[in-house]
Amino acid sequence: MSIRKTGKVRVRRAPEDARANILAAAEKLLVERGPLALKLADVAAAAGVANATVIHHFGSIDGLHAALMERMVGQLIAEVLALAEKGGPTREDTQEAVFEALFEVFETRGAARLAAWLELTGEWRRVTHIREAIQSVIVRRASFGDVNPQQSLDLVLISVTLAMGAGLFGHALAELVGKPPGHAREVGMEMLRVFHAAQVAK
Amino acid sequence: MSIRKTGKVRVRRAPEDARANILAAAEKLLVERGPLALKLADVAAAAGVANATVIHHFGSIDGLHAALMERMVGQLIAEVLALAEKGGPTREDTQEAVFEALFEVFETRGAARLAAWLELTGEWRRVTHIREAIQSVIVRRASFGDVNPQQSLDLVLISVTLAMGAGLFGHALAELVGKPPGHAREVGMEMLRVFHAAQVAK
DNA sequence: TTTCTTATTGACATTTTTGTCAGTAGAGTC
DNA sequence: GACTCTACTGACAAAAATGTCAATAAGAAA
Repeated sequence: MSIRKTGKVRVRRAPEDARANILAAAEKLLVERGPLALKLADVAAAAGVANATVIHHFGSIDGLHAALMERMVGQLIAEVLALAEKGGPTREDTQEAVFEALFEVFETRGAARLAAWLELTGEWRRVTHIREAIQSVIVRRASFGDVNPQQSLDLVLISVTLAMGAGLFGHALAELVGKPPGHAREVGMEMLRVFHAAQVAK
Repeated sequence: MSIRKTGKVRVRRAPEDARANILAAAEKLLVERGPLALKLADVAAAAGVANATVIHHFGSIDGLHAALMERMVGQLIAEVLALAEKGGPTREDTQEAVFEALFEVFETRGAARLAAWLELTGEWRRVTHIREAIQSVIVRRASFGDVNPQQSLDLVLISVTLAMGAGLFGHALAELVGKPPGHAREVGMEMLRVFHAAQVAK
């Protein structure tokens, strides 16, 4: 009777699958425990592989960070676009869907935490193609037809700012003033509606 | 002719001064280079003391973090209150001053970065007395007389959320859409005014 | 001046985190 | 089955960061 460690033998994945597996684990860690939990050993353990495997696929811990950002930003953009598409038939519905999508992505998913991490570490400025992607999506796609271009840009700018703020601090602040977790989001969307209407009226 | 290293001999400060000196250096690092730059050696170097000195005064790097939070939160609260006091004679002026104060503190000073760091690391939840301090200030002081208590609370909540979002991401986002750095702040304050007015009207 | 307290420090020890490497083992191809 | 390619791994090395300690010295008190 041969003695053999319980559990898996050794999983061998296609390179892309291996990378995806590790990145998924890393993303989960980032969202749940914050950027400081992104240690090589932690990520490897979460992904169920050895430390060396992570290095093998990403070269270094920084390489992993970069790949993770790219992945998350890509998902973020895709998600905003997808949710925004789902807007109803009228213009109001569509715009409502855009607001909804922003909060959904930044608050429910970990996008706000990712963005905060990028901002705090300054890695943000280095990844120019990420900026370009965001730029093209935000500026070109999310425009509002019923206000002038200038107002539209302002509206986009402030929507994203607010959604990010709410995504990052909304829950904590709501709890602080004794409100349910989603309250900041509700008030935020209401304020955006009011502001939008005011701009249309002008 | 005795050989002697150039520069200072050995500075001996009163304990509070020593702590204040180190904390000031740490705060500068945090604001300028982000939380990841808060290494023991970096802080010590920035403060012009030995690593061991930092440990001596704060016990550990975590102790330093905690003390730094306390300091910055204290400053933050004091600053908001001071700026809010400076409001002009009319009620509109005062409320304007509150908005202004929020953006000033969160955007110009590093408060938003501190808050983001706290949120990301989760240290936030541990420091209950900080939460209480914020709570008492935010909830009790910053109330708006011309709307009902419920609306007032919402207004406070959303103001802080927006100010934090703008403080953390405002510059980057503004640059992304080709606007001057202070643009997010301006639009944000405008939106708050509009929203406030809408609530008053209701 | 002498004494005493303790802030300060360099040198060192410990811990944590990252990275290297030679060898192992899946999975396809011959 | 033998061969090849390379994803994968454990063990180890290197680097980075934190923390310890005995000795030093600034400044107040005696």
